[in-house]
Amino acid sequence: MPPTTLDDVAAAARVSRSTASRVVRGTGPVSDAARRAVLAAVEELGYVPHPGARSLASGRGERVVVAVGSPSAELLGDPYVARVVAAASRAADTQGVGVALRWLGRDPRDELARLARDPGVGGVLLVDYSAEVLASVPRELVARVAAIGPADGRVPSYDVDAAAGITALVEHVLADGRRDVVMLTGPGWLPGARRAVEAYEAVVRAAGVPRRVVAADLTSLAGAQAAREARRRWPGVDALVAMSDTLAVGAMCALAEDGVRVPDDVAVTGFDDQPFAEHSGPGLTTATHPVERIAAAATAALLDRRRRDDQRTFPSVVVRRTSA
Amino acid sequence: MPPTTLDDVAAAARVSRSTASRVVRGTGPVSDAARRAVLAAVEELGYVPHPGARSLASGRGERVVVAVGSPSAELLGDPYVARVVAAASRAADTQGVGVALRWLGRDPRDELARLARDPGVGGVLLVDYSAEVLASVPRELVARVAAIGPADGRVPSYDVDAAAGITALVEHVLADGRRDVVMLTGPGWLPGARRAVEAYEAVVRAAGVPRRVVAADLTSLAGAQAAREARRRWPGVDALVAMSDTLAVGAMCALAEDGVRVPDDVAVTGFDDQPFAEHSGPGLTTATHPVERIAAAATAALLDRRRRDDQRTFPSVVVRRTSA
DNA sequence: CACGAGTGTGGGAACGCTTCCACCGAGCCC
DNA sequence: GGGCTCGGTGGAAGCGTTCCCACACTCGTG
Repeated sequence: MPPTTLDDVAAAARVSRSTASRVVRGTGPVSDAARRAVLAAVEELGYVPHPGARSLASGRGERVVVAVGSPSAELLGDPYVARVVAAASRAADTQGVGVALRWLGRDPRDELARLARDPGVGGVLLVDYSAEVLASVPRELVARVAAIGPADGRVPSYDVDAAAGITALVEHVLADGRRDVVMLTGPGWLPGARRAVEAYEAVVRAAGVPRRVVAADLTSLAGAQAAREARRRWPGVDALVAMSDTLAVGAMCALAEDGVRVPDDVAVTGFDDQPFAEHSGPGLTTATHPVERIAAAATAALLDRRRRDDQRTFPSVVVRRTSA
Repeated sequence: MPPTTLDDVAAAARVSRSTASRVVRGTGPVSDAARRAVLAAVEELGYVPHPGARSLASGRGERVVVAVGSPSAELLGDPYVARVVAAASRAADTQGVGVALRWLGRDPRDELARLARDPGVGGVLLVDYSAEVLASVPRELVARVAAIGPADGRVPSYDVDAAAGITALVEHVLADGRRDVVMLTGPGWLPGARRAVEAYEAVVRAAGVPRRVVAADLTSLAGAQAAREARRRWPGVDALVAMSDTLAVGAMCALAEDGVRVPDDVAVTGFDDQPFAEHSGPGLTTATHPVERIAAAATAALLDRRRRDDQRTFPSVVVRRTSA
């Protein structure tokens, strides 16, 4: 059985192809009755627009670009980014659309402008970006962009409720009797890093324990170094709250090297609930980050401009293992 | 200036569109003169076929699927896979083609059959597969598949010369005076793992030192466990040759935890020359793995069926740092 | 020297969609 | 009430390919 075309839909809804097209794209004036009829037909026939035909007729493309906005290309290989790519790819697949993975490079403004001009780009998923990157999204591109992470209101944002996760984690170690809690955060350019710190600060302030923060790149190596720095600066530290599992695993490795027991001497928590968190030396206590759901929602919104919410937050829950 | 179309090419080459199409696709009978003229015109005008039009007319799609064939989905987040995706994406980009990332799942035969049927896939890049996966590529799909790694002759293979790299690495540690060299290899299902062991075996046999092999999954955690197992079984071990940087980094972490000095007590080498190898505690001595070039070549061959070599091997050279 | 069997070539109809244009009625103003 | 505009609609022309078919040729063959 050949796949359903727009003509099939139009026929089923008893309207012209033009009207059906207008409804599907969500543009132009259409009466309510017609819209309902077409939508019903789409649903019933399981119509999916042919991306090739679409791009041919419109001159525009459909590809979803996962754009990594970090200053270095290293994060291209990050498991977090890989999860985003995999989820975006799966979501795009249902529409017959492909994905591209791109690093915005040293000059994000330039690359974004190029993306805006490229007619082959149907949507851009922004990952690991700085506030500057966010601000330099060209106006023409805003309608085709979704940020995976916190945004500024101009660009639609799909994000985990990291504040809730971090808060719960910090409260968890405090409840455990820890009093010298160091936050291992990400690099300064990452909005998510600042936000994690804020959540942390609110909790420690309320609890009346000191505020201690170390920033590090989002690699396990940097996590190891950060853990050492933390212990050097505050020898009494009894808990490490990291903003990512990668950081936390690196920290645990360094602690082990230095003969510090986890969680007996120092509790460690991560964030993201990556697959490897479960299998790390002492199972890593962390908070979930439904990357797949987030990326899938963002991709779906990008591909179907009819319904795009400008902001969505996804819950994060604590996963308790043995490291804290 | 509007992009060049096949008609432009045909006009420039003074042939019909049909003939130009035949040349570009590399099918059907065409005279040498016509072929040369068309190819010249393509070159001069910088013609790139419109993927949308192509997929519309042919009913087939163009997407390149990066298919991960590992028994667990974990390797989807592997930096190695990420590099493949990034390179494939870049290569596909030049043709206006998108990429999809897919795990073949618990039942690869099934998923491969689905890919073969899916008219939307233009090519499949196989990564991290077992011999069984390779064998279960349906005949119809073989023409659209390229394996990144060793293959069986049925499926075209684009691979690093791992034997040369491993050999050079083992010889390097032997030249350094090490006599108790343990190979940390990958899981048994991975053809590359067997091949690495064979290269290792040839060298140790020739050198008259004992053969010692530990297999592990390709994660840093598994690397750590493997290193511990190696030291338990052979307390005199003075060198660890790992088949991947990830494994090696994990091993170094475990050694440090256990108070073993690298490279003084035990030399460690990796394979892949991942970005993080340079920055690991003691800089990791490793061998290059030009993943980007390999993936790019494979993708290009997939997208342009005119010139597809059935087998290509890329050189690997030792990068000497401090760990060995 | 007519005959099929190749080879090389061009014409033209799809492919499924977007988009421009023309149309029709209903409401509004002067 | 004749002109508007304006929401709503359908018709039809492409978009750049592929692919099928028909048409020339040029051979070897009977």
